[in-house]
Amino acid sequence: MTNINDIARLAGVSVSTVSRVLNNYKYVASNKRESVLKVIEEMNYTPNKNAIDLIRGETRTIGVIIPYNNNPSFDQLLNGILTKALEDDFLITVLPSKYSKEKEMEYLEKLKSKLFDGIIITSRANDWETIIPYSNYGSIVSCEYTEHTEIGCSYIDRYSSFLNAFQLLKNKGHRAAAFTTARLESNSTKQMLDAYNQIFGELPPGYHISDCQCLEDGYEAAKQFLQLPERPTAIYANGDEVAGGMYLYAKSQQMKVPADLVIIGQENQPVGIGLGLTTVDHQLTKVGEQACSLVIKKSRKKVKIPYRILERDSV
Amino acid sequence: MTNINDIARLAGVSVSTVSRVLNNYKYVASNKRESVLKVIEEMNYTPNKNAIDLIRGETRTIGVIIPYNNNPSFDQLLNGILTKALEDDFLITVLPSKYSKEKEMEYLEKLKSKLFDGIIITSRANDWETIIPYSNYGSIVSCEYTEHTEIGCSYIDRYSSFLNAFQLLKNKGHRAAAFTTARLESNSTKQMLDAYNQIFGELPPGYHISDCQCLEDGYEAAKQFLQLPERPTAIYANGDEVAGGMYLYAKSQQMKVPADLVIIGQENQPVGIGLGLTTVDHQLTKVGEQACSLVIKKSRKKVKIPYRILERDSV
DNA sequence: CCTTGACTTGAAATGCATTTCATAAATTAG
DNA sequence: CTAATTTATGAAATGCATTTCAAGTCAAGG
Repeated sequence: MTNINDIARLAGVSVSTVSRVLNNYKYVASNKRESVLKVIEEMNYTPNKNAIDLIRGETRTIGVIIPYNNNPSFDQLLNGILTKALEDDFLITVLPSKYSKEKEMEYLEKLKSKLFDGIIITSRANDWETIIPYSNYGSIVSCEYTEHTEIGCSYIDRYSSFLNAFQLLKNKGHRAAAFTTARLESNSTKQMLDAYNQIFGELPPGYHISDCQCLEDGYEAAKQFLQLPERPTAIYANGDEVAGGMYLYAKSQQMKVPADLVIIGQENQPVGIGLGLTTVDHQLTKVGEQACSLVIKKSRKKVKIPYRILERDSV
Repeated sequence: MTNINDIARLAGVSVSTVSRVLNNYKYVASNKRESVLKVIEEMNYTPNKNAIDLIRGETRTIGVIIPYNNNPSFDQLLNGILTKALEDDFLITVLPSKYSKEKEMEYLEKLKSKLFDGIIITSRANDWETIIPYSNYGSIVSCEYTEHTEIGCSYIDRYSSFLNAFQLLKNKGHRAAAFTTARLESNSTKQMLDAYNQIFGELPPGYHISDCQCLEDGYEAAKQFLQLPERPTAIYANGDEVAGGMYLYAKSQQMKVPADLVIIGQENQPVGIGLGLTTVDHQLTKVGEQACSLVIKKSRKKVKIPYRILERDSV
C-alpha cells in the first residue's frame, strides 16, 4: 500500500505539504498542490483512517447498545439515531447486548479504547454506578431517565403515559386491566406496576405477564389471560405486535374487539394500524434522534420527548 | 492518557513485554507478568484500539450499506447480519445510502481507507463496474446475485419466487394480477416484470405501481388499482406492510378478502400474520446471516437462500 | 529602506501498540 | 558434556498521518 510518504517523495515535497493538500489548507503553492493531487490520483491513494483517528483522537463514530436486534421498538430508536447521524456525518456501530452485563462492559471498554466518540444506551443491564466512570472517556447518552448528571437523557415519561392509558380504560368503565411487559426487572415494568396501582389499586392475580416481545407472545398471553377465572375485559400490550397477537387470539375465540375485549397497544407499529388498534405512541424515532443529537453535542441535558395516544377502534 | 510506554516504565520492563502480557503471549516470566498487570490495574489502562487497528491492518468491523433505515425488509437483513457478527465477534457499522451514488462511494472509500474489513451491500445504486475495484481493499458481499467473480453473494432467486407466486394466482383462476414494487429501476422490478410476462403475458395498463414501501403506500396503491376500468382480482404486494395497506383499503370499500380481492404479500412480517395474508417469505434474516458469514470468511461464493410460500387466508 | 504581515515549506515530534530481530539464559536431548 | 531447544527480554523498526515549530520568501505600508 502506498502511504503519505510515498506521495511526498513522488511529488517532491514534504509530508507536511501532502497533509496540507489533503486537508485543504489554504497556504500551499498552487503548482505544488497540483502535483500532489496528480500523484495521489496516479497512485490511487487514500489516507488511512485508522492513522487519522489515532492522531486526532476521535472517530466520528457512535456506538449504540441495543439489547435485541429483532425488536421493532429498538428498530424505531435506531432508525431515529441513524437519521440524525447521517445528517451530521457520524457513523453508527450497532452493539447488541442481549442484556448481558459482560457484553455491555465490553462495549463500554471500546469507548475507553477510543473506538467511539460516544455511546447511546437504549437499554441497559448494568447499574449506573458501573457505567458512569466510562463517561470520562466519551459522552454517554441514555434513552431512559436518570438523575445522574454525567449522563445525557432522551427519554419518555412512561409513568405518565401508563397512567393516561389506564385512566382511559377506567373512564370506559373497566374496573381492572391485564397487561404485558418486556423484562420483569426493567424500570418500565416498575413504572407500569406503579401506574396500575395508582389507577386501579391492587393487581388481580395473573393479570401481569412479562417477557412479551412479539406477536406470538401476545397470542399466548391473551390465551392465558382469557382462561383466568375472572377474565379481564381490557388488556394493555407493550407493543402493537404483542397487541396484534392478542387480537388474533380473541378473534380465534369468536370474541369481538372492542365489544368483548378491549386492547390497547404501544408504539404505533404497522400491524396496529392494520388492525385498527388504539395505541400509546412513545415516538421512539424522535427519542432516537434526540439521543443522537445529544451525544454528538456531548450534552448532558435531560430531554423529555412527548408521547401521544392514538385512539382507533380497539377501545 | 496513559499509554503502553508509561506502563512499561512503571513496571520496569520494555514495551515488548507489556505487549506480550496484553496479548497473552506464552513466554513472559510470571513475576513480570504480575507486575505489569498490577500497573495496568493501578493506572486503569486500556490499549488504544485505533493504534492496534492501524498496525494490525484490520478492524474486525464490517460496514453494511442499506438504502433505507426504516424499512422492514432491510431490518430483517440487518438482523441476520448482526446475529452472525455477534457470534464471530465482529462489529457492524450501518451505512444508510438512500440510493445516493455519492454516499455509496463515500462508504466504499472507507473500506479503502481501512476502516472496515469488508462491506455488505444489501442494495446498490452504482454499477458493478464502479464497485468492483474496491474489492481489492476488502471483501465485498452482495445480497443480490451477480456474475462478477470478485463479489460474494447471498441471494434469493426472486425470479423463481415471483414465477411461483404468479402461478399460484393463475391456478386459482386469475387471468391477470396487479402488483407493486419498490424502485422502478431495481433488478427485482425487472425480474418481476419478466416473471409476470412469463405467466400472464402482457401487463394490462395501470397494473404496476412502483415506489411502494409502507402500509400507507399499499393503501394508496389499492385505491388506484381498484379504480381502474378493468379492476384486478388479485394483487401481489412487495411486502406484507404494503399488502396490509391494500387489505385495509379493500375493507374500507366493503370488499372481502379473498372473495372479492386476492392479496399476496412478501417477507412474512407481523402485520401479515395479523391479517392472515398469504406471503412469499424470502427469509431475509437467513440471507443476512449468510452474507455476514461470507464477508467474514472473505469468501466469494454465490449462495442461494431458499424462499417459501406461506399460504394463509388471503388467496 | 525598514518593518510588518501574509505566504510557503520542511524537519521533527506526536499519537500508540505490534512485531521482528538479536541476544542470552536455562533446559533438554543425545 | 556438547548440541539443540525452549524460555525470556529488550531495542528498534513499523504502521500512517497530523501538527507544531522554525525558518524562509515576498509584498505592502510607513
